[in-house]
Amino acid sequence: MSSGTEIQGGGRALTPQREVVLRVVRESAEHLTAAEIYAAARRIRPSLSYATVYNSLRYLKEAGLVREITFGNGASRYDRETARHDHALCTRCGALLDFDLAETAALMRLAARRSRFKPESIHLTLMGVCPACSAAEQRRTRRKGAR
Amino acid sequence: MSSGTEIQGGGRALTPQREVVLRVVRESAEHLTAAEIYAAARRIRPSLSYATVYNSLRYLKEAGLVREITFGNGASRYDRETARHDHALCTRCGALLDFDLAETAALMRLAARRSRFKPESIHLTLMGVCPACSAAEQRRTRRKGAR
DNA sequence: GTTACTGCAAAGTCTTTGCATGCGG
DNA sequence: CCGCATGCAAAGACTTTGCAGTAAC
Repeated sequence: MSSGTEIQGGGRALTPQREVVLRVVRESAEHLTAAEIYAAARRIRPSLSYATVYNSLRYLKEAGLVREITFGNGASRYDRETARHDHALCTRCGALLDFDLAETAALMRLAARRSRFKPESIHLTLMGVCPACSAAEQRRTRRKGAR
Repeated sequence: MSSGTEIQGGGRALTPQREVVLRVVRESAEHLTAAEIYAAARRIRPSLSYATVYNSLRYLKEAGLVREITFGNGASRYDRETARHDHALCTRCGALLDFDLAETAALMRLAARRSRFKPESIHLTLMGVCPACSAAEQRRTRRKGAR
């Protein structure tokens, strides 16, 4: 092998457009939505179309270079981290945090046995209140409590 | 308390429409989509509108009488089982199975500590191949293998 | 020359919303 | 009467697709 970001198959692999999309996802610490990726990518390559962003994301996803995360019915977000990991989602502000529990991976076998499914992957999501929102709420409560 | 399915608040609680929607969700062993619920509910009450189905589902969800499940960017499905439980989703046919691992609940505390989120709920989903699809694939492979 | 990606616009899927109507308290 | 839910249609958010043009192999 050669570059580490090479894919085979009939296609043209990493076209300039796909590289821009990949770069945007990789250079962001956040988990961007397609719309955000589109905006950022257009700053680099103004001719880029929405369709190409979606096509590129689908391609990159299938090539294992990015990961798609979906919650609720909102927009998908895209994650540069493709290794298995868990997520915490703030029910107040929507903040999304990556973390990893070794125990989750262990649960996959248990879950497979219980469900009789042939396991492929396992996803754990904690819904809760992030530290920032938690602090903000305590401040509010304290103020209210003083009335 | 009285009937067990009573909610307070300004509103009119369980209107006939909401009861039909609830009944459809409760009487199905499957995890129906809004469209399926709409179709089934209309058979009982033909005047029901799509908007009312969605409004009712939102209401029932907030009242804790049904649970919404979302995967990917497809349609939400609705679950009569509101207690915490895990899901297995077939990547071939989309079949959705409920099961419950006590270990998942235990993971919530670990996840909360790691993420520093105030925990509210935890969701575990196993992606894999359901028994039916698994069997179908083995049949196909065996045939192919014999060529 | 064939294959496949791009870019545009249009269509598609799922969900929510504005508004007039009408029932229930 | 007033408030809220209903029902209709229209709009909204997000994603996919059809098609012509073009670049890669």
